Amino acid sequence: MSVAVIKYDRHMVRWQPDSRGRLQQAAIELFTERGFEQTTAAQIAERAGLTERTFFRHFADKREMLFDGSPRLQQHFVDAVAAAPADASPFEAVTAGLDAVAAFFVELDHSRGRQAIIDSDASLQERELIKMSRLSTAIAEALRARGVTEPAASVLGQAAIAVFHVAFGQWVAPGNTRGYADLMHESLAELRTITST
Amino acid sequence: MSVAVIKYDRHMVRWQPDSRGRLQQAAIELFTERGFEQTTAAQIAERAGLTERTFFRHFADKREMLFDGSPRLQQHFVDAVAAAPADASPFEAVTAGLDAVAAFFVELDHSRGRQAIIDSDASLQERELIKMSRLSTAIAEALRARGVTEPAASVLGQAAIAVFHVAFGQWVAPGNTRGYADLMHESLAELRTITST
DNA sequence: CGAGTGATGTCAGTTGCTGACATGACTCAC
DNA sequence: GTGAGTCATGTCAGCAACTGACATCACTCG
Repeated sequence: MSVAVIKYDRHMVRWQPDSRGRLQQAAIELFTERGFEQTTAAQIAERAGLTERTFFRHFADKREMLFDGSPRLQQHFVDAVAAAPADASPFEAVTAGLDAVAAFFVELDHSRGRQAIIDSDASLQERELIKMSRLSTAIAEALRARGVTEPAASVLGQAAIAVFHVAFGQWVAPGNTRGYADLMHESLAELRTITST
Repeated sequence: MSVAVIKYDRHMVRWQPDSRGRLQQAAIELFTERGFEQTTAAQIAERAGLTERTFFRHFADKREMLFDGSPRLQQHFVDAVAAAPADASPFEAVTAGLDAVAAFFVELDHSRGRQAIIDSDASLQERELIKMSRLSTAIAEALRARGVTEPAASVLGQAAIAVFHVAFGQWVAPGNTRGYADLMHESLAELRTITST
């Protein structure tokens, strides 16, 4: 009786590739199936063929899985603010940032699924808010680098994410057919109008 | 040898009064002494002469202790927005709210101590942000009640808390000598100026 | 070929938080 | 007054989110 031998495609690989991606995939599935609170880190790890301990080596905490794109988005925004023409006003620079970020919002279904999960759990909303807050801080810093002084830089940074947040919320709302850029410019115009009276 | 008798003032009381207040007091002390993360719910309860379980009956979680005043602040703000003259612009109504809230910010030392604790811990900052977010939602609702439409109401609500947050941060900053109302009006003016270019 | 290296596993422990049940002074209707 | 609640608290058991310490072992590189 011979010993059973498991054959792999061509090479025996120690670990399946992309643990991080597998964990995220498993998490999205489980969060959608049974809810964020109701799924355990161990369950996610198990579905990804890993251990709970490994889960926490890839993600600082359970919430953090859903905010992977955050640093890239922030970088994009800040770069656009910095890249605005030297003679552009602070408001125009920030508008450029808000426009640049439109590239991230095309796959509506994916964004909707993610947002539905976040909207279902208060602790995820907290996490989302702190990401927004960091973004606003980064924008303010980019503005200061353009010579904008305080408190204008901070206020404008926060106003920018307010516009972003409102527009994103509308974009993702059920039944919406308009694009992010469209909605964003509308909110921006509203801000401009309403603060001048 | 007689049995020791503990004498109370006049009446034997089953429980010391104001458990909630005692817990808050103990918490502030401990957070300041050893840091938020480093103090345990059980330690707070013990200093207050209570049990950990009782702690969690008074506060939904450890973070929540520091945000007791939040509902009152929000109510004050919203009431002021609602009470603004019918012919006041949305911007003026929100300004009234920002002014009304000045009454909460007089004891600088207390606010500074509290803010130092919050600034030392990311999860507390998350909690602070969600309180701000709820406030902005409430403001937007008050504006809608005045006939302001979306997305203007939401954007203005968030812009208002941006101004509030920046001004509060400056007020509490070390070395500051100016009053909240003063700083807040400055930020408000900056917002107005900068969004009009 | 031998010494790392790095992603993973194993295990034990702490802390935040929850549900179920017990206790006993206080209150109020009768 | 007394008996039936009520209400703030205590006790206990347990789960899930993390964390630190140490082991493993394919792979890499000199």
